[in-house]
Amino acid sequence: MFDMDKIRAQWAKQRPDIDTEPMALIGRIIRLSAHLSSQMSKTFAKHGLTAASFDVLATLLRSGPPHALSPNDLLATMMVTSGTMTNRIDQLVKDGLVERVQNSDDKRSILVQLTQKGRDKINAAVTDHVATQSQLVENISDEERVVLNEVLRTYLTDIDKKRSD
Amino acid sequence: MFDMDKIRAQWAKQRPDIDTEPMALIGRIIRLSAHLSSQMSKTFAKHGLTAASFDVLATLLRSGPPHALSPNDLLATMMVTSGTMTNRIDQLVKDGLVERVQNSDDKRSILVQLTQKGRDKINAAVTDHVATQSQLVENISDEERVVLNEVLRTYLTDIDKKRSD
DNA sequence: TATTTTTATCTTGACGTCAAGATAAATTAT
DNA sequence: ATAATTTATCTTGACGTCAAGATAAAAATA
Repeated sequence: MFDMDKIRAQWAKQRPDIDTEPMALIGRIIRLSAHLSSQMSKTFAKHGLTAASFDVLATLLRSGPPHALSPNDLLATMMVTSGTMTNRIDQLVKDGLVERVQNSDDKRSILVQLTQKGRDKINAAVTDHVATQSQLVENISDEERVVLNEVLRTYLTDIDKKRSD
Repeated sequence: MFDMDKIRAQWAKQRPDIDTEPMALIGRIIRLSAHLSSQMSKTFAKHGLTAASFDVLATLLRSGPPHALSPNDLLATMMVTSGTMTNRIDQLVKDGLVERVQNSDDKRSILVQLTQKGRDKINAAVTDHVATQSQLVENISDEERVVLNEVLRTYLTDIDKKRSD
């Protein structure tokens, strides 16, 4: 169980000098994020996917035909390292969902392209995924969503301005 | 770069059938969570700690004297598996920050107790950590914080009611 | 008391991630 | 043109996590 109010009460006793209000806000955001990720993973698993593999396939799908991007493009939009990207692609190739094709324009580079099997799978998974996401936010009122979205968008825009993660 | 509006525009073209409003909200929460975790990790690293080791030490500290809890207590409050907890404790023992002590009441069980070195380290780290957290939320107005906290608290309470993660 | 079930911890093997570095190709500067 | 630098991808080794299962002790049941 996650009880932020109890955690704050404990800190108040052991370290009365610290202000735990920021901790409460941040703790709840991280906890919520973990919950959402965990729930969404169940949908991915139904399709034999992980969050990692879903992300790659979905990025390729939404990039539009010919559903092919370089590893560098992919890791830039997903903010993972090149090693992580190589692993993800290896896994997807093994499963026959993408293939590495030559890029004749730049021989350093390759393109990762959805196979027909990969395209069918990600199309079906995305349909399920957005349904799951709808359920996950259905208890948040329209008003709350507007506020939440606005706060988050502003915050994230500020982050990007300051560069670096 | 993380640009949810661009992502939504791509989906609108490739999959006009799906409603990406929930995706935008959830995506931003997860992105924000990752950012906060990443920033806080920098503070932990200054003290030679990871988020994982900080969590264990902080839980022991805020539990109050004698700063000793069983692995089972620890993994319950942190929602990790027993294997993860064993690893975390092993690492902290190696660093001399906690020690495993016998529990004569129940020989199946042990207690994980802060050493003096561990207590000093986590007290210093917590001081730094709350300062970092303050900075991370300083751009959110008081009003926004109130709304945010209320939405999050309600949401998380609902989750707990429904049991399971 | 003896047996079964539950509880607490640790072990093992797999996975996803990262940082640092290797390799090869393209670009820039000399 | 040649050399130096940058760029793109992959490799390696370490870490943290989990699921499943092993072990040992305690609690419940017969």
